[in-house]
Amino acid sequence: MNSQELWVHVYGRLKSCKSISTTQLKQLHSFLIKTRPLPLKYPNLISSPPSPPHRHKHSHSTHILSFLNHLEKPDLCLSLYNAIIQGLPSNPTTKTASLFQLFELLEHMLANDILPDHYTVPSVLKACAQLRALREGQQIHAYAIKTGLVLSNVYVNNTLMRVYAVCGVMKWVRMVFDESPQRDLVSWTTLLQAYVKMGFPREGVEAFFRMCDAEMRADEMTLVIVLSACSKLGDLSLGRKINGYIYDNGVCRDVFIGNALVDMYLKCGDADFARKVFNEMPVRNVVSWNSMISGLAHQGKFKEALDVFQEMQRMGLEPDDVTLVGVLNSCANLGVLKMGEWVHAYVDRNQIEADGFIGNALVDMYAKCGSIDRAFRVFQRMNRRDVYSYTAMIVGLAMHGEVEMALDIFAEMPRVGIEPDEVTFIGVLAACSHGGLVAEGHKYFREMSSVYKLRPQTEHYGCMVDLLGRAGLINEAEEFVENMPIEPDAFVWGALLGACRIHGKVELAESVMKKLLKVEPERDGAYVLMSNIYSSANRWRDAVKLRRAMKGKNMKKTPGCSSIELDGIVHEFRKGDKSHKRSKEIYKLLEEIMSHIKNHELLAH
DNA sequence: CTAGGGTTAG
Repeated sequence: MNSQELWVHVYGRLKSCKSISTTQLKQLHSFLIKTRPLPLKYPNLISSPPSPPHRHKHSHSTHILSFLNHLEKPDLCLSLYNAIIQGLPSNPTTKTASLFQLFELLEHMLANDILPDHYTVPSVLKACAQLRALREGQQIHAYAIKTGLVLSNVYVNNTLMRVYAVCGVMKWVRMVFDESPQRDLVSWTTLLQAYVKMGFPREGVEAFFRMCDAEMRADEMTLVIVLSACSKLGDLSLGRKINGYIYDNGVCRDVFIGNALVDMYLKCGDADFARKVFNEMPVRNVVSWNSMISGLAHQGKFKEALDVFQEMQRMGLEPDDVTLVGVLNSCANLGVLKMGEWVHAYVDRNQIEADGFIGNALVDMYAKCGSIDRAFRVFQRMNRRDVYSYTAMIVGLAMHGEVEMALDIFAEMPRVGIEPDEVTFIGVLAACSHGGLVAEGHKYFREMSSVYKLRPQTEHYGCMVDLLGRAGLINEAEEFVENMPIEPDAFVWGALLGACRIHGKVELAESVMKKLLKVEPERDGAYVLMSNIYSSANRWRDAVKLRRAMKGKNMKKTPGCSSIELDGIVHEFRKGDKSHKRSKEIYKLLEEIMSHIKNHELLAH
C-alpha cells in the first residue's frame, strides 16, 4: 500500500465515526504497523489492557499522539493531522479535556514543523465554537493573521465569525466580517444569525437586505434565520415579505422552511395562516408540531395548543421535551391539573429527567394549578436548579401566601450561587406585599440595584405601590410614585388605583384614573376599578355615569378569565359571564367570600 | 476533505 492509499483509508476511517473509539483506533494502529513497518516506540500501546468506558474519551489523545509518533513522512502527516482534528470529539461537557487534546495535537504539529493550513484552522475553530472557547479561538485568530490565512481563505473567516458569535462578541463578528476580502452566503448567514441570536433581530433583517443588495441569493438556511428574526420582531408584514421572497425565488419549501413559517405566522399573530401552512406541509416532524403548540401557547391560545397536542397524540407521534414544556405551559395557564399530572406521569414513565425546562415547567404548572406542595416536591427533587426554577418556586409560593417560605427560598439562592433576575424580584416583592412586610419590601427593593445591579422596572414599582397600599400606607404609596425615576405606566397607576379602592380614597382615585386613562385609554380596567370605588363609597350616581361613559366608547375588555378543573371537566369563567349552569350559586358564594375578606381586612387594621 | 439551520420557562 502506498502512502496515498494509506491516507485515504485512515481518512475514511476517521471520518465515518463521529468519535473514534479506542478499539477502532487500536485496530487502525495495528493495521498501520502491519502494512507499513514503523519503528515501534511504544510497544505497550498494543498490548495495554482495555480501559474502562468512561476513560475512553480522555485516552484518545495519548493513543493518537503515539500513533503519530510512528509515522515518518511529514507531508503525509499534515493531512493526517487534519483528518484527526476533524474527527476529534469536542464534547462541551468535557470542555477542558477536549481543548487539551486539541491543543496538544497542534503543539505536536508545530513541534514537528508541520504548519496548520487552511484545512486545519477551520476545523480547530469549529471545535472552539462548539466548546465556546473564546481565548483559544483568539489564539488561532492570531495564528491566522500571522500566516495570512484570514486574508486568503473564506472558510477561515467564516469559522472565526462563528467562534465570536457563539461567544457573544458581536463587535468581533462584525470586525472579521468587515475585514473579509471575500464574502459568500455563509459569511452573510453567520453575521445574520449572530445578530438574531444576540437579540438584535432588526439588525439581522437589515443585514439580510444588504445581502440582497450585494446580489447574493439566499438559500433555505438563510431564510430560516431571517424568518426567526421576523418572529422575534412580531412583524407580520415583514414576515409576509420574506414568504414572498421564498415564493418568488422558488426556494425549496422543505420541512425547515415550513417550520420557520409556522413559527413566524404564529408569533406575528396570524394563527389561521400558520395552521394553513402547517396543514399544507408535505412533510412534518416533531418540531413542526412543537412550533404549533408553543406558538399557540405564546399567543395565549392555550386551549387550542392542547387540541393540537391531542391531535398529535391521535396520530401516534412521540412528543419530545419541547412538546411537553408547551403542553405544561398551557396546562398551567388553563388550570388543568389532570392533564399536567398526566404529563408528569409521562415524564416519569419514559425516564425523562425532570430537570431543566421540564422540571421548571412542572414546578410552574403545579404552582399555577394550586398544588403548591407538589410544585415544591418537584423543585426539591430536581438535580440541577437554575434561576428559572427558583423564580417559578418563589412566585408560586408568593401567590399562595407562603410568604416566609418564599423568602427562605430566595435566601437560599446566594448560597447555591444563583443570581436572581428581575422576575425573581417580582416574586419576592409580591411575597412581601402578601405578608404586609413593608420594611423587608423596601430592603429587597434597594438590594435589587445595590447588590444585584438590576434596574427596577415599572412592574417592581407597581409591586411596591401595591405593598404600601395594602399595608394602609396610601400616602407613602402616592409619594413613592411621585419620586419614581422612570415614567409610571399602567402597572403603577393600576396598583395605586387598587390601593385607593382598598382605602376608599375617592378624590385621589379620580386623579389617578385620569393618569391611567392617559397611558391606557383603550382598556376598560380603569373604568371598572373606578366604578367599584364609587360604589363602595355609595356614590351610585357617579358609578352609573362612569359605566355609561364606558359603553359609549368602544373599549377593549381586559380578558379577565379563569378556569378550574373538577373531576376532569374544565369550567371556564370569563368576566361578567353568567353562562355556567350554577352561576347563581357561584356568585352567591363569591359574595360571601368577599364579605369574609372585607371583615378580615377591617379586623386587621 | 473544510464553514452557516427552526421550536423551549418564571
